[in-house]
Amino acid sequence: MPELPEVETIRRELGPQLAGRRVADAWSHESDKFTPALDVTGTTFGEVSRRGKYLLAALDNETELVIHLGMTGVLRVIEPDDESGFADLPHIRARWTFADGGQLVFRDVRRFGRLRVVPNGDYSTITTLFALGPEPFDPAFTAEHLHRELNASSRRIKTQLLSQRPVAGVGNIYADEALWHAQVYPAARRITRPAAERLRDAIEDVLAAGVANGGTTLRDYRTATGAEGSNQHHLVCYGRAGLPCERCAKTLVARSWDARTTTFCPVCQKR
DNA sequence: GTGATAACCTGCTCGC
DNA sequence: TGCGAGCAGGTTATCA
Repeated sequence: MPELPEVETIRRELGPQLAGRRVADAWSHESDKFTPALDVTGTTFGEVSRRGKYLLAALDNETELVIHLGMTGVLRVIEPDDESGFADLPHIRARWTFADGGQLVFRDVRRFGRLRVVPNGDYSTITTLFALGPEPFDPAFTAEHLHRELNASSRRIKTQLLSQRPVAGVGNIYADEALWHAQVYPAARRITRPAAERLRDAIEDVLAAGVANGGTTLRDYRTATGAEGSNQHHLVCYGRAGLPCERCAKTLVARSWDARTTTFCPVCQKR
């Protein structure tokens, strides 16, 4: 389930592999989610950047290939001498064949990923990307901003974090982790200024650690070279329901709010 | 306009 | 052993 650290890790590996390569041919799964892959034919890849959980691959015809990996999306560059067998696995949703014989392959088991080709910098047709909050490492992501955004709505704090509007790139794993570190009750509908300050710092910290550790591999996620991340060994809250809290030793619990499972400490993260 | 919920999608786990 | 139900979760669409 790629969140910001996973997407950033893929971006760093993929960028140098794609830059300057011309797409001679393209194939896609029949779903509308993936057929925009065909529009890349005949173009040459430029720089690969990232916004939140979206990968943005510049093309030389003043358009961009926008890639969202969904929950199970994996991107891999396959060179002509590659013997990994990745390109022959089931659930391949798009394939771009380069003029030099290499390939960029997009595999997505659950088909929650999606592809779009848009004019450079024009994300008006991609609702979530268009309304995305600031990057967590951007100076615009301040405690004041987070405090104002979270209190502008009566929805639960965690639900708002997952909406991508207060800050870009946070998913279920890093939301649980940040809320635990900040000692904020996930289902709260208001937040105090001191708690917003703790939460802002925690979000930045857990995402930075995730990037430094190459992402969190729980099941499907792999980097662009096929490696696993190591951040799963540093999680203190997500997926640890029934285990003792590392701060107070009480048992972490899991609850479902807004159709999302949330793990938290009922003692450290009081209402 | 806002918030809640369902749907999409497939593999895995668990209980019978 | 095999089957079915439930669950996982990011985004979008729909409804209240």
